[in-house]
Amino acid sequence: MALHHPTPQDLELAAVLHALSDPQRLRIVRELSADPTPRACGSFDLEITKSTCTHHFRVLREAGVIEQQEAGTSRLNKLRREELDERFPGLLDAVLAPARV
Amino acid sequence: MALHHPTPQDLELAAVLHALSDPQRLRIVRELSADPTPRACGSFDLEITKSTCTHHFRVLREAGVIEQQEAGTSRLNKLRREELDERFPGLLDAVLAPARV
DNA sequence: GCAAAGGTTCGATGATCGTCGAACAAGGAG
DNA sequence: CTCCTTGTTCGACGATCATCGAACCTTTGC
Repeated sequence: MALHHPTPQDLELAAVLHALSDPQRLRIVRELSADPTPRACGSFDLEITKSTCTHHFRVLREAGVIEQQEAGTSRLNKLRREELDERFPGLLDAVLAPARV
Repeated sequence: MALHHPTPQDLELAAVLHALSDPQRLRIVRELSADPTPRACGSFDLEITKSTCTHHFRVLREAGVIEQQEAGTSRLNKLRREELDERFPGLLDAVLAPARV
């Protein structure tokens, strides 16, 4: 089963915003941004089950926020930072910046 | 019935992103940003009914994206740009910028 | 006073969402 | 070969969402 990733031109702002509007996914994206090494889904300390995890990573991938590549039994995830920055300049930086008080 | 607006410190990123992740609301926010004059709900050419319109403006207000003030039979809406810019710098600009091809 | 205009409230409906558990598939270690 | 690890798929469930129409409220204009 080949994983579908939208091309940069097909990224939709509403879909990206929706993908980022969930606390768990926001957390995933933050962790991915802090450590640019591609990481397996299971290496995130999320308090959700495996199937829910699969769901969230799929939402992020289909919105074009992350890229997933199979590697053995694992699936490595990395942020699609260049594509996102090119298409929606400043968005990721604004979302990932710590909220100012 | 006093309209509730969250204080700047209470703005939640996930709620703001969710509010902006709907096409109709994104359109409203774009129009509000293009014309800084407070505008009545009915002055937006949205293809939705009045009650749906009320719903969308409430979501935007409760997320802290817009401010609504009563004025006669109308309700004037304006973007809370300063507060949003202060708390989530760059977010609004990134969302409102036209998507690059 | 009365009617029109602008919005709200109140269900209701169908769609989507986040979450789960159970069953399954496939690579790696022994 | 056999188990363990990693992750997916498949319903299912309750919650939330976007949308609507009908009834209602309030202010404005005549």
